[in-house]
Amino acid sequence: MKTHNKDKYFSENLISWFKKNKRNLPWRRFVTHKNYPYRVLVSEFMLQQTTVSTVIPYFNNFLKIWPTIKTLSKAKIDDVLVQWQGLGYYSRARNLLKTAEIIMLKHKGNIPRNENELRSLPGIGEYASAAIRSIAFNKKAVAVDGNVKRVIARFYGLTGTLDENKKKIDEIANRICPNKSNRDYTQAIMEIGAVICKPKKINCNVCCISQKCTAYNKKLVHSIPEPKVKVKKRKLNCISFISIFNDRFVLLKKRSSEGILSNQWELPSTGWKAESIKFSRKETPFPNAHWKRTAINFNHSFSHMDIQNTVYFSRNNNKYVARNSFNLEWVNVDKLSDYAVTTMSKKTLKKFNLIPI
DNA sequence: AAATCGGGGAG
DNA sequence: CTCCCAGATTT
Repeated sequence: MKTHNKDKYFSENLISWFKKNKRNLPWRRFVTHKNYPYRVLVSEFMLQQTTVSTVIPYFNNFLKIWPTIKTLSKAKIDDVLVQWQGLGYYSRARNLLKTAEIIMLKHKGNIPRNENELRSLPGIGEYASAAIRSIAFNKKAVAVDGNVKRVIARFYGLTGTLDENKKKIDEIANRICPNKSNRDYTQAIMEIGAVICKPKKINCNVCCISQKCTAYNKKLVHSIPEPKVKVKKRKLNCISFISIFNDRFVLLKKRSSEGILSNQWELPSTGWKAESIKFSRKETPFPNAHWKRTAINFNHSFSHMDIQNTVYFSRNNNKYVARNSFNLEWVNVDKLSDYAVTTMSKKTLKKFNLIPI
C-alpha cells in the first residue's frame, strides 16, 4: 500500500505532539504506573462509551481493591458490581471478572498479547484488543474508537456520518498506522481527539495537524462528522415503593439475573410499563399498609428509554413481607453501600433523604 | 444492520 | 434540552 505524504505528516506530527505533551494529558496521567498491562486492561473496560473524567475515581478505587489480575480473579461478582455501580454498562463488570478468571486459568495470569486470544476474551472486541496490544505492549495494532473516527473524518474530509464512513475510516486508519512508536501513536490520535479535535469547542488554533487538515482548510470542522441518526426513545412509567421499618431499614429487591441492570438491587416497583400506571396497593410489598404518595416524581433517562418514576411511601411495624418475598431484603440504610443499587433507586433514596449522596 | 445496554457532563 | 463518550454483544 502506497503511503501518502499527508499520511506521514499526520502520524509524525501526532507522535511528536504526544511526546511533548503526554505528561499533561489526562488518560496518560491516570493509567501510567507499574503493572501496566493490567491497568490498561481495566481502563479499557471502564472507558468504553465513558469519559476519562467519569472513569478516574472508579479506576483508582478499583485498583485499590483489586490491584492485580490475580486478586480480581478471586473477586465475587456482587462485590465487583458494588464498585461498578453508577458507571453504567454493567456487562462490562461481569465480562471483566470473567476475563480475569480466564487469564488466571488459561494464561497463567499473563494478559495475552495475541489478537485472537484477546478477542476471545469476554468484553474485548476489535477496539479493545488493538488498544491493549498497542498501548500495553507497544505492538502494531490499529485501535479505532470514537475519537479516532472523528479525527480521521475531519483530517481527510469525509462528509456524512461516522457510521456511513466506517469502512473508509477503517481503511485509512490501517493505512496510516506507523510501523514504530505504536504505543505513542495510538494514545496520540485518541488524545488529540479528546482534548483538541473534540466534538464541540474544537481547538484548531493549537492543533499540530491543522495545516493539512481538509476539514480545517475547507471550514468544515463543525459539519464533520454529521450527527448520527438518533433512535427514538421509549417512554415508560414506573411506580416505586419505599418501605421503611423501624426508621432504619429499607426494603430492596434484587433484579433478575437477565437483562438490563441484572442482579442489581432496587426499590420494589411496578416495573416499567408503556401505559400510565394507576397506584394499586395490591402491587405494593405490603397491601395492607398505609401508602402515601410522595412528591418524588422524576425522569430517569437511559440511552434508549425514559422512565418516569413516581414514588409511594409506607412505614412498617414489622419485617413480614406479605407478597412476593422472593429476592426481597430489608437493608439497613447504613449498609446500603454494600449493595449494588440501581442509580434510579439511589436517586429516589437521596430525594427521600435516606442516603447522603 | 439494528437494537440493547447507563449514566453523566458539556454546551 | 441534545449530544456523545477509548464499544461489545445479541438479535
